[in-house]
Amino acid sequence: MKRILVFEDNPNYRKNLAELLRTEPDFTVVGEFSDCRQIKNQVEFARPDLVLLDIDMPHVDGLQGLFILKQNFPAVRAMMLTIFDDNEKVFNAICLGADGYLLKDTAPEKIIAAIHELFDGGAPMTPAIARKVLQIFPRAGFRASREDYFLTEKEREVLAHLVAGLSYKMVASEMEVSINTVRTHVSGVYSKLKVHSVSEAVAKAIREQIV
Amino acid sequence: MKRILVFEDNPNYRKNLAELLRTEPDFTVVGEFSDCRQIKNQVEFARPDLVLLDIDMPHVDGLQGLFILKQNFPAVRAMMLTIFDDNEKVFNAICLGADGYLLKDTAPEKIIAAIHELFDGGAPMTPAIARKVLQIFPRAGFRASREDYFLTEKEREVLAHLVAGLSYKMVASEMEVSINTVRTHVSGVYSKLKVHSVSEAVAKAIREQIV
DNA sequence: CCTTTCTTCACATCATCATGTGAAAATTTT
DNA sequence: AAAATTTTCACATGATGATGTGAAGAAAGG
Repeated sequence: MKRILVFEDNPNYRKNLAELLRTEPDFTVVGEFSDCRQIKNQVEFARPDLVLLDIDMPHVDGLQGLFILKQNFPAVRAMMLTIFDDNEKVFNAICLGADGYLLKDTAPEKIIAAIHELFDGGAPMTPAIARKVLQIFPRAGFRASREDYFLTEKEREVLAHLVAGLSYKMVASEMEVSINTVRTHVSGVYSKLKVHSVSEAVAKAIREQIV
Repeated sequence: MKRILVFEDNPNYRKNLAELLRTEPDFTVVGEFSDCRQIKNQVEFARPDLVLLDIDMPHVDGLQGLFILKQNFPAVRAMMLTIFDDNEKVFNAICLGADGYLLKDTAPEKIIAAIHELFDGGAPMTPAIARKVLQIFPRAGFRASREDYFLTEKEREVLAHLVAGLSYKMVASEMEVSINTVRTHVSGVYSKLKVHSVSEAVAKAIREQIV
């Protein structure tokens, strides 16, 4: 039984949507709201598996709601259901971790199918949205296939702390080991990444998303 | 009438695929090849609207082929049709500008439907692929509205050199100033970026694209 | 012209980092 | 059980970085 929470400001559309969802035997609508002002509390209370989000809503809109949701409940799925298909909105939604993106002109049966697909591990999107998503990438510039530097767990941990801006001393206290141990791990990182300073290691780690 | 070019090394699958495509009245298969070695010439000659690309092929594989294709004929659509669904391959294909990505276990009629969808402006993807595509984004981190730290020209230059991994001494010789001057600029950068080490400055510079 | 900001450089001192050697204990793999 | 790898720690030395003070010429803006 999948619990669904709906955020949509248009009362008619919201009502129709909730009714549609209720026709499915394995869906339960555990709440309907007209904006995201209380989304944190509402999700906490209703414990949904999926949140459907309109974007254009008063006070706190769907993108802000999505942000709050994913910050506090990253495991709860979120699907945007909106009239907006401009690059900006789509891009932001994807960056904020939306799990699906449908346009409101999608046929009711397709909406139901999309939700099922989402629960099956898919990421339902209107074809036009899918195209926009793909087109956002190449703009970011191609990146060579990511190399694996075979860092050990501790080496990766040390590197992560350095990336966060900590000094050896701070890393040592953070990891509860001696500073000499930190040195050893750093040496390992250096030889594997072929760098010779913290800043080079940090730069490489960030750019190649090693951490 | 849509012209389609096929790159696929398995002779049986290639044959079946070509036959499948020929069953559609508005598709024409204008060529079939078992690797991408001559893709530039072949596309130039055949003038396809769409290229179907397997990934695992000898000599020059589908990703390399995609690269060559999009470099030379950005308007020609490309759809990957492969058994690979790992993040690496998907990510690279998307970055190189693939317009669609299907797995080979897709049913024949779905393949046909996907191609039509692609010509209609969509971006057909297997649901699992769509999910991977969405998941690649948040890792890139949301770009907050870029702050302006009002670095001076020299400060920016020094920072750029530090990001490139140079030491103070090397920066000094590179910029042909004394090491003390470099120190001064670094101090300026630190107070403006509110950091206290090279590595923090480098991390911030890369992440917020200051350089 | 005067003021402000930027750029340049010096000196000093303490903290931190880079690099090498050596080695024991814990863990994983074979 | 033996071998390989990882994790832990120590010591030492030279290099580099962090921070502060002080100051003078150049460039930009009012």
